[in-house]
Amino acid sequence: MNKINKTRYAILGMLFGDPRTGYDIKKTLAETTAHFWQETDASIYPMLKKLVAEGKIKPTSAFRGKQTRTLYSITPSGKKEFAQWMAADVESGTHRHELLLKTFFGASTNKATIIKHLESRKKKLKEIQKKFAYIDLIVMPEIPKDNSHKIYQKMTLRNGVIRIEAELKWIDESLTLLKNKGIK
Amino acid sequence: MNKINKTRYAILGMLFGDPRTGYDIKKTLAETTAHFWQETDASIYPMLKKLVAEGKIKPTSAFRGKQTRTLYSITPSGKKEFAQWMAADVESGTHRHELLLKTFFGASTNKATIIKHLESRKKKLKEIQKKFAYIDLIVMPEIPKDNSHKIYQKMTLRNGVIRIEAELKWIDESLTLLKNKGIK
DNA sequence: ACGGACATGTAAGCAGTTACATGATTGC
DNA sequence: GCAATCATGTAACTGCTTACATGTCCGT
Repeated sequence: MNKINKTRYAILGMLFGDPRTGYDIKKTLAETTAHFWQETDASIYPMLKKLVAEGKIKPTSAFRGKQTRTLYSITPSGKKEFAQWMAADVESGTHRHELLLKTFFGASTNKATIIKHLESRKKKLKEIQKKFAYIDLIVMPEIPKDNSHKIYQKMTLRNGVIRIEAELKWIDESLTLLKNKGIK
Repeated sequence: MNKINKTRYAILGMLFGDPRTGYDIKKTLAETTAHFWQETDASIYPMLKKLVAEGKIKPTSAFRGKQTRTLYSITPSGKKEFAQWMAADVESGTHRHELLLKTFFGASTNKATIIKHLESRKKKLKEIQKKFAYIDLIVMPEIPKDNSHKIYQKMTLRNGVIRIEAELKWIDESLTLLKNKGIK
């Protein structure tokens, strides 16, 4: 089984609705999928070129303000490939969680180090949680039944909220355990 | 900031206590850290060579059954590097969650597809949950205060248990929402 | 005898990152 | 005038994976 570049699907998915510039894609991804999917400049621009060469997307020059920008739109061939990927089984992929690896090796250091890492992560999570809570409760408080993209977007946001809750729960449980005097 | 290979730390961590063969490392990692850290043969064996060349670990021939195996043990230099990594701040790293990306683009397909992916994931999670529950409740039921490695190992296991709970919660919430007749 | 675990590697290649580059426009 | 944002890329490198290879030991 060949491992294939998934950046292409992130791009095709972003272009499925409306044409956008590379910059638009990058920015929208950063604003909406950052907690579960990231792309860098260096992955987006070359992939755009590649997708054009493959006939999956089509560049069009258009005015944006005073300058001419390259807007990309998806072709029927691109739509087809995207649809196939959407229907295909989700590949599992590897994931590496450095905090957990350090925790796992906790006995090889002093427990203060692990506590430090856990508390640092807790602080960071609390910040993200605040941001998410704001979007969840203020920006997208109710489920807009008429806008299906918003439904799905909110769904992925809820995933972030729930995952953070869970990680905080684990951190608190772990901190309680570690701060127990009996444990060295 | 240079991105560095973390496989080295997984190996150094595994060797911190006792000497092991490459195979031991691979197997132990697969049995204990699989849910948050994976290594393949092709990452372990070359890294062992590299670490030997760097003087971080030392190979020793030893008998294991009838055959001579190469046991690796960590050197003071290796211990030092490992300790530095343990103390250093956890790097965030990227993570990509394909199921969430497909969910995010759900409006570009029919909702049956997303439901299929969610239910497939649910089934898989239920299986892992069963395995984890068994280890959590039967194999490692109580926290052994005298064995600090076990404490940390159980901690990472608990992380798996909690994360799965959370993901199942999200899936159920999402399925309920999608199966609501009002949504297309 | 045979299957499963033990045991150890190499080669090829794509993916994806960091660092490096550059320049215009808009709002304060 | 300056900073932030918009906008678009390349080069070099590393990481990591898949596929390929090979052989032994042990229990049944």
